[in-house]
Amino acid sequence: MRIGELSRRTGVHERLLRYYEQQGLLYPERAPSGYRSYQESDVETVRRIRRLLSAGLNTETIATVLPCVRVKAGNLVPVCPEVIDDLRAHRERLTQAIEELLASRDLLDAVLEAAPLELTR
Amino acid sequence: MRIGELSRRTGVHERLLRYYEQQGLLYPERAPSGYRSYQESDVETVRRIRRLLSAGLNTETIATVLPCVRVKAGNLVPVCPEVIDDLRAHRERLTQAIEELLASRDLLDAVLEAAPLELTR
DNA sequence: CTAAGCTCTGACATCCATGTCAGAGTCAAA
DNA sequence: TTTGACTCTGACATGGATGTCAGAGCTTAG
Repeated sequence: MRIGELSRRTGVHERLLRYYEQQGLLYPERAPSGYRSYQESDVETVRRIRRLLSAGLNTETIATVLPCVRVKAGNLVPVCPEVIDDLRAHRERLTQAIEELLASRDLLDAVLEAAPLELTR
Repeated sequence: MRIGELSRRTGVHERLLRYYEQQGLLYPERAPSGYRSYQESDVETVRRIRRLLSAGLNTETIATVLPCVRVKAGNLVPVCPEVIDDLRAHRERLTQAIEELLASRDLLDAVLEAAPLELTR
């Protein structure tokens, strides 16, 4: 498919699809005209990219990480240990943030529970 | 304490402490001289801010989320209906942030699971 | 009191992810 | 074949987090 359709199907600005390619996250084929030609699977890849970005990873890290995901797709891709370590570190940070927010929410719940009943609705 | 000490104790650039204040994440008192005067508790607050930032939250989101954390400080929360509503709204924001981070972590887990076994340690 | 070291504000700079636009070429339906 | 929609590249702009610097005003040890 061409870039317009991929953009429509993912909700991601064409400009960004080109940018992701430039950053090594996507590598569509090219028609003789020069038009980019994307695989069906790129739809899912783009969504993954977006999720990883919103998780706080940068494009460079994502570039090293996407091939791992592709392992699942059946291709063999060697991944160096330090990347794995990076990912684990990032996972750790996410976990900390999650726990922090969970604790905050529990506290909030306690306060809300302590609120006079007549205010609860 | 003044900004230099807070910076030293948290490892966060003074420039950023001023920026966080500007974004409504910190609001130190001011000495007559105009110098910022931070609470002891701000050390922990700054660390929290950094953790949340590295988890991919932006300062605006953090600003909506930090007040919940501040309940923890043991302050009495005046319980009028609008406060209750505020708290519920805060809880909602917390829940959203938590869910986003959980989704991010799940994705990361999927990537890590796909990593070659020999690299798992 | 003075010098050294802090702090203040405000401006400018940088990096990354995005947005937007212009000018030129391509595709496809009428 | 023409026209409108699509795509290409490249450049410039923006927004958020961060770094850096200048000039001026505090603070405090000596």
